[in-house]
Amino acid sequence: MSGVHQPTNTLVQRLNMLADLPSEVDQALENVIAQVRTYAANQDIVSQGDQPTHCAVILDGWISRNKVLKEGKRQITALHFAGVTPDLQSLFTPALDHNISTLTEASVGFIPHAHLRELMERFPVLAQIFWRETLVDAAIAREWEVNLAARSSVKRIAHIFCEVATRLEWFGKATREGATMSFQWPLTQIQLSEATGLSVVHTNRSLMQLRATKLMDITQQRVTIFDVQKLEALAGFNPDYLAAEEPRKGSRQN
Amino acid sequence: MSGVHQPTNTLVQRLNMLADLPSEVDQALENVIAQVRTYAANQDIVSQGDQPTHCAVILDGWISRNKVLKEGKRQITALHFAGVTPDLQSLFTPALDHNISTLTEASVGFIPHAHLRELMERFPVLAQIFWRETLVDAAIAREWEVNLAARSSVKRIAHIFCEVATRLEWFGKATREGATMSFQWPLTQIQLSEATGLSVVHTNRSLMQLRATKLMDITQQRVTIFDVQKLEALAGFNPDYLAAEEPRKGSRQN
DNA sequence: CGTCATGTTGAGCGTCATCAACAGGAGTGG
DNA sequence: CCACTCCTGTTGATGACGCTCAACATGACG
Repeated sequence: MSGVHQPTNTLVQRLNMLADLPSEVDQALENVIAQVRTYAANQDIVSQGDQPTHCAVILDGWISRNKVLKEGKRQITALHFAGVTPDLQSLFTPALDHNISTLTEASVGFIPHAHLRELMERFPVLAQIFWRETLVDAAIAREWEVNLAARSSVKRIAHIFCEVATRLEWFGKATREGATMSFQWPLTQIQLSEATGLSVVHTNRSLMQLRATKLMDITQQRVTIFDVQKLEALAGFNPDYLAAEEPRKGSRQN
Repeated sequence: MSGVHQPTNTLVQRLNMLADLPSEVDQALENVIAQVRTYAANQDIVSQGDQPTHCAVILDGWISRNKVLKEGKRQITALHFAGVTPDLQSLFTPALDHNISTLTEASVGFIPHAHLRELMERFPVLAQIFWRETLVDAAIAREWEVNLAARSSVKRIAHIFCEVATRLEWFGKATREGATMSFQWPLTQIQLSEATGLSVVHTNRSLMQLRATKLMDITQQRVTIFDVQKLEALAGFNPDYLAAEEPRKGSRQN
């Protein structure tokens, strides 16, 4: 395979984490990304109502899926990281029902629908993996429903940290040492409040309560969880719902 | 085609609402349902942790997708009606992360995974439609996230009625006359509270507030919306997110 | 006639939202 | 370099919304 910094690589790596792609598929994917664009934080990549002709692939940065209510309130419904294709549904539906936006500076690739369709027809296994991608999304969305509806503010926030820690570790972007985990956390409290459905002020206070438990802390855009097990217990976190995203043993990672 | 009361028919009808299936696919589906089972209300069809060997097809009744927290609280994350295959993900993931349960008495068919896989291999268009089914689910889940996180109790409840009214009308199970819509509503307030993430008592009070607006009423297990537009405005309901489920023009319906 | 499930109502309290103010750091222009 | 602005995080005060506990009403069913 060619250099690590080629955009396609991020995609191929991610797909190979989910399933073992035949090398001919890897090769066929070499040039799918027709265009790469970079964004500042808080920019829309695709917006509610758009009728995209390309699918986006996240190459770098944190991305949110979100909806904006009439009153202007924004609700983040999912977080996405590098390697993910968040708008596969645009292949099937006429207009998008939500926004996909950057949370941080980000780099995004674009695959023409026609090209993707053709590839999936040629390699049904590819269609299956992309299907599975959407199932991962759906499983996470369901857990978020529970999180938003049924957990107190502190647990709700803790749960997001547990989920992100788990997923980032799979991407090779969180470190674990004994009971401690640690990872970059570029979100502002405003963004976090949009994800938790809490007011900014209350998010701030809950976050401080969470810090007071000594189970975790945020400093300098970095989350440190001091006792993963205890935090997971506090949050009521059960990683089963992420199973479809868990990398296969022996899959290539960073 | 054979009699309306054959189980497969419910499935085929539903799939044909989403896309135009070649008749050979219709025929291939004739005998996919290996088994039909009936359930009382509030029974689990498949449970958290199960490793199903069949996919369920709802033939009749109201079904919920739900998760139960450690503390025993149940959160309903989706409602499903006849024709739908709610656990396609079991084709890909080892163990289920949530329950699929009956809300009312229900009749459910089961398709062996192996058979379904073989059919999808033979007819890629079938795989595509099922993929699209999961995308519909995901779109609805996202809107529920917003509903649960960002709307007040009255709006939250109103929004569910608006969604159900729209979807049931597509299934031919809601009637519309001028500004008025009406449909069967078999859920108890307890079940509704599990879907809205509110306490039973507060669900009751919000429901009465909603009735006080004169925009809708529930009597005898039947919802009547007196002014659909106004209720939709109150709820902040925008049906765009349901687009992927909207029947094609000229699709066969009841 | 009693039991059980569901719906309704009251009272009191806790969680979370809102409004407001201020502190600190980053960036900008004078 | 300082003054200014903007963004983010923090804290206080107050009130609204929703929860909990409790009681009672109603209808279905035995």
